[in-house]
Amino acid sequence: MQPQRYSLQREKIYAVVRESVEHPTAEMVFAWLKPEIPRLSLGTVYRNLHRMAEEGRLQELPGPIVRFDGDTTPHAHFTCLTCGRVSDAIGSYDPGLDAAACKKGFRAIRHTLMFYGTCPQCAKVGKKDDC
Amino acid sequence: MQPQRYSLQREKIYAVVRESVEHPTAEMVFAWLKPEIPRLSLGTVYRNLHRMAEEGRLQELPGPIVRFDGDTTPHAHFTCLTCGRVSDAIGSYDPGLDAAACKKGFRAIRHTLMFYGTCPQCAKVGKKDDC
DNA sequence: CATATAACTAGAAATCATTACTGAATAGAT
DNA sequence: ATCTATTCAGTAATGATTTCTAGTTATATG
Repeated sequence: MQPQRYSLQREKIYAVVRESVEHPTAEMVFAWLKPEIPRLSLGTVYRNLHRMAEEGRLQELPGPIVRFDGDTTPHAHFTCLTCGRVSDAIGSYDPGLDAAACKKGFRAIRHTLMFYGTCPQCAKVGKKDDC
Repeated sequence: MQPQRYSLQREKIYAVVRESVEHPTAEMVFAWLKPEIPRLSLGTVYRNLHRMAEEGRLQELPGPIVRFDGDTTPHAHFTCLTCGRVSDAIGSYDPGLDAAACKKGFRAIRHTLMFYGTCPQCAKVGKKDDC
């Protein structure tokens, strides 16, 4: 890993992801910080998010659009098929699963568990597709 | 769902995914079928794969590049971090998890479980990054 | 403090997977 | 055989992400 220098952008990006509960995308982080740092560039957001994920400072959630989680402890996630929001899933994550998946020469070191369904907000509004 | 007409392309695409164990991407399916159907178009592959996934005839594996699985029974998958191959993961899939994740208003209807690590082929070659 | 230098940035262009569009081809009904 | 809606090939458009380049800036050192 490269030597590291302080960067205001990086720390602001980290803070935003860390404090958010929304598992934001790079675009979301950019939109939130742009007013505060008007010269901020989207490329900078992508670069730093990805870098902090590599360093283990953030968690990267795979998907068609990558999302980031400031909580790096392994846990399950929930994607609402109606509104697209990503939340933490309660319980349901078994850290022992990696060991269980090590069979026939496979060596699992981590896993992602993503549930799909309806979030509380969307369940309330019933058939409506807004939230 | 729309009325359905027979299409040679669709059936060939289905057969290729069904018979393959590689959880192919759209590009892979296209490359395999192109010699056999020279006029085949990549858009056709995407359209039919996605359509069959909606119909429940194929399973779509989320990720930065979408992969397809001819086995529609719920099961876990394994991504090799070295070679990128996607395989079926043995055991480790608990269908009861969806019910367990239904808490605080969340309604889970399905989930994906993806392990990451080293596949048997890559484990053998040790440090080499080819397979 | 001054300055050197490697790390960092903004902005824009390039890339890659995927989707949308358009006119031609074709399955299947009459 | 003819008609018509579905499907197709080919191409252009899109959207997320990466890369590139020249300019900034943190920080080590004199």
